Amino acid sequence: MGQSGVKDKCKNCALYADADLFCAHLSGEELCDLSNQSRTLSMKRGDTLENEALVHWPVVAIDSGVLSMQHLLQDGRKTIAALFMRGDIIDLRNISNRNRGALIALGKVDICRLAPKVFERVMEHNSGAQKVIWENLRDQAFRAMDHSGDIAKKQALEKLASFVFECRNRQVGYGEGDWVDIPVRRIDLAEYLGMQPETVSRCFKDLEKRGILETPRLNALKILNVPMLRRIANGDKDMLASESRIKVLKIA
Amino acid sequence: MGQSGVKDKCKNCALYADADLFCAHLSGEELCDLSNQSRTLSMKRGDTLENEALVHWPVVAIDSGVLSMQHLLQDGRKTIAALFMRGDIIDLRNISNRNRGALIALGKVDICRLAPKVFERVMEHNSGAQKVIWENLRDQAFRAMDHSGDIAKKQALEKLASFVFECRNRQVGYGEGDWVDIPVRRIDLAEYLGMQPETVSRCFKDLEKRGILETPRLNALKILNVPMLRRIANGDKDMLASESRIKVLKIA
DNA sequence: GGTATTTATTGATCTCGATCAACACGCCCA
DNA sequence: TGGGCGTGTTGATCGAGATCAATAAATACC
Repeated sequence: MGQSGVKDKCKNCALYADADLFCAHLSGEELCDLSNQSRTLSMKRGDTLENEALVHWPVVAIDSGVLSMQHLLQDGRKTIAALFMRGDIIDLRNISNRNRGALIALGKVDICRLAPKVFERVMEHNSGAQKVIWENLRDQAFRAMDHSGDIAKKQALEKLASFVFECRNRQVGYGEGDWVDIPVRRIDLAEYLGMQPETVSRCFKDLEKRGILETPRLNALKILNVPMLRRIANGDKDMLASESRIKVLKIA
Repeated sequence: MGQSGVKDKCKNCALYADADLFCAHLSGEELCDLSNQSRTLSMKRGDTLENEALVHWPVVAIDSGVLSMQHLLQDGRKTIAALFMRGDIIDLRNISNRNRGALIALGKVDICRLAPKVFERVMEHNSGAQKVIWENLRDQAFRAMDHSGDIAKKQALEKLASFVFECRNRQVGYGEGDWVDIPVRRIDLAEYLGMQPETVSRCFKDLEKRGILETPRLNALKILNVPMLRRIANGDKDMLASESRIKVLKIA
């Protein structure tokens, strides 16, 4: 059951094709097992993974697209608590429904619902694969903590700057390129950062006016001044209020 | 190397004494190895785990107390991105310094710096222990995501209500008791929730005025009306502004 | 146990971003 | 190709919570 035995549905899946990801670390037999007993699913914007489905299929791997974990407050306010992308594995086994957000697609998302039994077996016996999912879960944890830190005390402009870097870090062939994919709509971005779409719009405009970036399209932007954007993201107040600073200097 | 061979430093450690925690799942041999090669450390408020130390001891287990992960912005603003308590295991192996907060004690904290080699070996071979740390890391991840959701869109009063429940859920013998330990100072609480100490103070006072809880001491409080507090935590606007609602009714 | 320093509370004012409103644009589908 | 709806942008106003200032309480330290 070697390379040639790989199921069609797995051949083009990122989790198998990318050597850093989970399925690429499975033995032929494991892959075959997992493939046979797992279910791929293609979601479109707004589709939700329902609770009943998650009880039987609590382990979800993302092949492509952006899946969000959303928290809904009683009066309708919504927040996106986390974004899951290519390679992320969400393990909801034994997670109580209470206090867990809903998993909602923010666009076309291809996922694979991994058979829990096989997943568990692989975790126990395949230390290479184990390491991959462990790293992935750690990433998720630290990313969530970073995100908490970002939205807790940063101002709108700073949050947005941080988000641009988060996107850059997560995009596939990121390198040090100046083009950054924004894989979510403005409205989702606002919910993720805990602000209003109007404010997002105003902040992008502000950053453009300062010559720090360009937003020719909604789903991508070009950073013109990386160090400056970084300083803003890091909360350097001097950068923030250039105009008021000038005012102060004039008075002095 | 059975029960009787347990090192003194381990005997009273929560990680060994509590059957749910990591060291309780180790074989005699594993525990002996780990114990020999690990280092306990007692920290006091303000103590920081330095980067040099973390390079060689990147795995930290909490025996007691509260350890915080803090992010510092360039202009001095501080945020607490996560709180680690009894039983939590922080795995910083291969985490770049960049974009990782500092680990700072919020009071007296007893930790154990686990030998990475032994930790790794245990993770590979002991599936019971593996399950425990996997669960723990998942808790950390989902807790951080919940927290993101909380601070993104909730109002001050709602955040505080959520925090009270978070404390209740995490305290050792929690049950459904009405007394909740607040294991951090007001100022740390404020930094964790992304608000000012003044606002925390005002919100507690507000909750007391409404008869929802009592705060006879700074480090503990008594919930008088659990359902009401829960509704506030869940963002029920009706609960929030009772006075203005009455005003509206009068006008109508 | 008593002093010094940090932390918590209370009040007054101000500001950033939320909210409301109106419009423009893009995108999907008939 | 053209309507129709969801999304994004821009402007005007408002309010929750930040900030500033002063005092009280609690904790640390000798």
